[in-house]
Amino acid sequence: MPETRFNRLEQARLEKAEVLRGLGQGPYGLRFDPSHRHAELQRLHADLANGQERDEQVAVAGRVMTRRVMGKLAFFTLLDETGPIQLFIEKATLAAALPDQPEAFTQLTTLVDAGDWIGVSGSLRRTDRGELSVKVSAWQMLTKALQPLPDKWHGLADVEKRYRQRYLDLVVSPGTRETFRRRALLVSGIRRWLDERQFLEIETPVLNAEAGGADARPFTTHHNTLDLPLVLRIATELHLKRLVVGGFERVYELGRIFRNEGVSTRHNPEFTTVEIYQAYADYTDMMALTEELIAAVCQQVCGTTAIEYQGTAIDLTPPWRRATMHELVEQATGLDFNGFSSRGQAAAAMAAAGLEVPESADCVGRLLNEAFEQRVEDTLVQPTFVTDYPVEISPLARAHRSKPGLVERFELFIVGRETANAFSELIDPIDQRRRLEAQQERRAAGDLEAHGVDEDFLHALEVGMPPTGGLGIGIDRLAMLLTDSPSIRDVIAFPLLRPEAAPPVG
RNA sequence: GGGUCGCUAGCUCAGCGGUAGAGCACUCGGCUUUUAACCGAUUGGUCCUGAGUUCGAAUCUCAGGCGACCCA
Repeated sequence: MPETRFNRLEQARLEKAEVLRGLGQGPYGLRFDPSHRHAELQRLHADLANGQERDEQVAVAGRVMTRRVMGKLAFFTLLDETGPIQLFIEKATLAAALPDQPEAFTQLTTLVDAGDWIGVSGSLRRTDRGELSVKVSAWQMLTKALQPLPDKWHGLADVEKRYRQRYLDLVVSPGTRETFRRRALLVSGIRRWLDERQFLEIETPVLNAEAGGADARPFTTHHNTLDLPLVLRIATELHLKRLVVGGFERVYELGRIFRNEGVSTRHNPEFTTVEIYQAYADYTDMMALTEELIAAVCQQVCGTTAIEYQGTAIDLTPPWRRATMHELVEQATGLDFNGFSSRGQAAAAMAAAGLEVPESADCVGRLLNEAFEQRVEDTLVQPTFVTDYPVEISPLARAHRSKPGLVERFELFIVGRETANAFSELIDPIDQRRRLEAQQERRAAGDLEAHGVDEDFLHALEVGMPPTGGLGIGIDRLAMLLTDSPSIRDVIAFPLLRPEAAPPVG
C-alpha cells in the first residue's frame, strides 16, 4: 500500500477540493472584489440596532476562523486584516437568492472548513445578540486550506512553532498581528519624521571588503566572479559619513545589519538600525533629535508617550534624564574614576568595591565601562542619556571639547538596554587614523571585534567632512519597547533558528 | 560555553514502570440567533531520535536533536 504524504485531516480537505472541482468552481478562486473590510463595516453600521437588517449589498472576504452550524442556520466568523466579520448564513435566504443552486447552504456548510479563504456577498443584519453580520446570499471558495487551524481557544502556545511557522502564529494570534502592525508604523513613522525634516535616505552597501563602524564580528561571504572575499556590514556608519563628505548635509539609512554573534532575547544575528547624520550639529543636537523622534513615533504608534513595558511604567515624554558615565558610576559604586591615573589603581579600587576586573579591560577607560555595565546599566529603566565616554571604547567619536580622555558621545538606555548611540563625529583624519591603528593593534592581539583600518574612509576624511552629529537607533529594541515584547524574536517576523531536522548523516 | 525546564493525536494538555488518555478539531447524525454554540456517536499515535536497565519503558539511565528561560 503506497504511503500517502497527507494525514486523514488533509485527506478530508482534499476530498472537499475534489467536490468543489466537480461543482465547477474548484478549490482556488481567481479574483474577488471586497466592498468593505471589518473596520469599515463596523464604522458605517454602528447605528444598526439589534435584530435589525439593512438592505445594502456588501461583499467581504477573509479566512474562516470558526463555524457554528445548527440545522438550517449557521454562523461563520470571517477574519480579514482589520478584524472579524460574522456571517449569518440562513438556508432559506440562500435558497431564495440562488434558486438554481438548491444545495448552496449544504455546500457552504460542508465544503468550507476553518482555515479556508472565502468571499461572500449579502446584506447586513445585526443579530439579536448584537453582532453585526453579513447575511449571506452568495459565496465562493477563494482558497481551500489543506491544513487544519490550531486550537481555536488556546491558539498556538508552542513558542518554537510560533517562530518556525510565523504564518500560523499570525493567523491565530491577534497580538502577534498587532506587534508587526506597530513595528510597521514605527518604521514608517521614523522615515516620515526624518523625511519631513529634509533628511535623505541613501542606501549603502551591505557587501563590503572590510567591516567597520562598530565592534563586532562580521559574517563572511565570497563573490565568485571577482573571486573576492566579502563581509556583510556590521554598521552603516562609514558609508553614511562618506555621503556627508560628499555634501549631503542630512542623510540616514534605515536597514538591516548583520553581526556574527550569539542569539538571545536581546540579540538576533540580523537586526535593523537607523543611522542619522546631520552636518553642523553635535551630540547635544542629536540628543534633542533622539528625544523628539522617539517621543513622536511613540505617540503615533501607542497614542501616548507614557507607556508600560512588562509591567513597568516608562515615561518617554521629553526631556529625558542626562548624566555622565562618571557620575553614574560614582553614584552606584562610590568610585571616582576621574581620580585614577593608572589601570592598576582603578583595578584595585574596583576589586575593593567588589566589582569584577576582567583581564581584557586593559585601561582605565575600559574599567570605567566595566563598572558601568556591572552596576549601572540595569538600573537605567527610565530613558537616560549617558554621556561622555572614554576615548578607548569610542574610536569614531570626537574628543571632548573640555574633558581630556573623553569623547562627545552618548548612549540612550531604556529598561536597562542600550537603545541608541551617538557622537559628535570624529572628523580629524589624523586623529582618526591614530584611533583606528590602535584598534588594529587590538585586533592583531586577538580581539576579533576590533575595528580595522579603512583607508578609503580615512581618505574621505582628508577630503574634508564638516562638523557632524551622528546617531544610531536600534529599531528592534525600540519595537520591543513599543509593543511590550519581552524577546527580540517577538518583533522579528522570522527570527533565526536552527533547522528543525538534523542534516542527513553521510 | 554552563545551568534549569520542555518535546505525547492536527492544536492545547494529562499520564511518570504494567492495555496510550482528555478537551477542541476531523467524520457521521440532530438542531433557525450562535459567538470556546450545544447534544449523541465514531475516528485519529514515529509518546523528538538512538542506545541501555527491566519480564515489561511514554515513564528510569546515558548519548544526541530542537526550543525556552537564566547565567557567562
